[in-house]
Amino acid sequence: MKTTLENFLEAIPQVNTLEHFQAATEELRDKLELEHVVYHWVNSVGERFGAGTYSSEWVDRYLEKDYLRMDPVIFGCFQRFTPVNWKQLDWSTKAAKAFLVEAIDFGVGNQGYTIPIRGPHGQFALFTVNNTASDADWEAFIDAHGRDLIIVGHEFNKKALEFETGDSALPTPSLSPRELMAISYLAKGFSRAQAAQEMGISEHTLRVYIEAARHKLGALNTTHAVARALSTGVIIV
Amino acid sequence: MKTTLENFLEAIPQVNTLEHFQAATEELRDKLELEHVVYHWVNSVGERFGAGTYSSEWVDRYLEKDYLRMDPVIFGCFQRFTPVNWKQLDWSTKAAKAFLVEAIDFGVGNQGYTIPIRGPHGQFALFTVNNTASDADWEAFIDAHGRDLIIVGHEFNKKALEFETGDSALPTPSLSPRELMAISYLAKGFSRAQAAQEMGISEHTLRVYIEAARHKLGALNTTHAVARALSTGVIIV
DNA sequence: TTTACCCTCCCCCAAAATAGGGAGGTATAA
DNA sequence: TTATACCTCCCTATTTTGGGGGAGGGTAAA
Repeated sequence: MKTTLENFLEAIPQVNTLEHFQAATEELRDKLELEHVVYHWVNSVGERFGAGTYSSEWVDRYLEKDYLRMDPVIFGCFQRFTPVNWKQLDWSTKAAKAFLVEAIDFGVGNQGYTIPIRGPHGQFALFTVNNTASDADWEAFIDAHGRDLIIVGHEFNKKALEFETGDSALPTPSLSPRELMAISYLAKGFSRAQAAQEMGISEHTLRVYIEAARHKLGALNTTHAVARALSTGVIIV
Repeated sequence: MKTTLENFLEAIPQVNTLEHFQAATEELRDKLELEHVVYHWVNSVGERFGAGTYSSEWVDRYLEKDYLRMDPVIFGCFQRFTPVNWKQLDWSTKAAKAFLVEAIDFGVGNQGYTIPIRGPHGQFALFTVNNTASDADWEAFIDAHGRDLIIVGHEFNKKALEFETGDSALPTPSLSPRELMAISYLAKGFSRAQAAQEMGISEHTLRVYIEAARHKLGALNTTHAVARALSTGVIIV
């Protein structure tokens, strides 16, 4: 006998095309008897990929209005690792309230559960299930399927990663140890002079590392270099 | 009848103390019949917390030598979201080879499986199971328990997060919309002048935002502010 | 052995960022 | 109503970075 999880996992696409992802979200939506299932990700260079059952009108509206920048789901999930029941999020701002009303107008259900997933190179993905339901019914649904959904979300993401790396494989720039140290110190707020002192070298030398790192990271300035190093994961904290 | 997963989850501590975490790793190790189970995390301000069954000699050695900065497991996991079988990692550098030999000397098994977990505020955690085994046996073990371990790792992390927020709750600084925009542009590599133009305001005004954001973020300079904003998740990409 | 990459040091000068200060208008919340 | 926080603009001076250039010695791989 198949478990519920195995049943869900059957929906994960076997072939890496956007169409298969789309079909998988639809299949999963039907299996779960929900209104919407959405998988969406953004990598560190801002490339996006998404598949889901939201109406194309809503997707267009969302992109057009750049709702990514104020959607409480995105924001809440970005600061969290645990799956989020939408009811837990902060909908108190005026913009958030208006956003929610508009979303429901476009056929998005009032209840949602989103699993944030983080990947290599600053990749950030969301796996969302959505429905119109009472709070109690939704609680019960999450209790029953929450853990399975985590696994399903991760399987989705694994597929998406294969897709990405096959397509536009981002080579992680390899910084030399001294370059890494230099960038790390700057990320901690040290000035060049302080970092140089900390590393026991002249500031001139340190500058050479910073510039080498900047070029390797394809960054426009030091701040950009640190930002890229952090979001691609080449430096820690 | 209890499922394997339920059996494992029984080991998750019900009370938030370091001792309970320690006990949980030991209980899990025994249930899984492994040599080691380790849970470890670092948050964005560098605070650490760990519980596990490694010998204290190895932990001391590891900290003393600052192996965190060259451990291929840490490095590999930091750039990945999927669980990692240690055999897949890059052990080719001289330092990595020496590290592995030393680890085994200190009683660490030759096989490992580590689940990277990312949380809010730049938190990064690792949940590791470790054993001495042949490649085939280890593969079989992972096939059997890999998914359960993901859930267990996440449950561990959930507990650790409760622990942290209860203890030294880091209030996420709340930046105003304009401050967020300003910091975001800088993170993208814009100069102050470019960012100001992009936002349609004077460079002077933009500077006020940057400085306000710097103060809120407790940052020493702009680069530090961007680094903190990224690692605490207040800005996206 | 040559090639390549890494580490270290130095010069000069223009451009950008930082550290203080102050001022006025608009919301929103206590 | 009175704070409080936000948005916008301006000043001066100092410090820090950025963009060029060049040079020597080390290690490691091809």
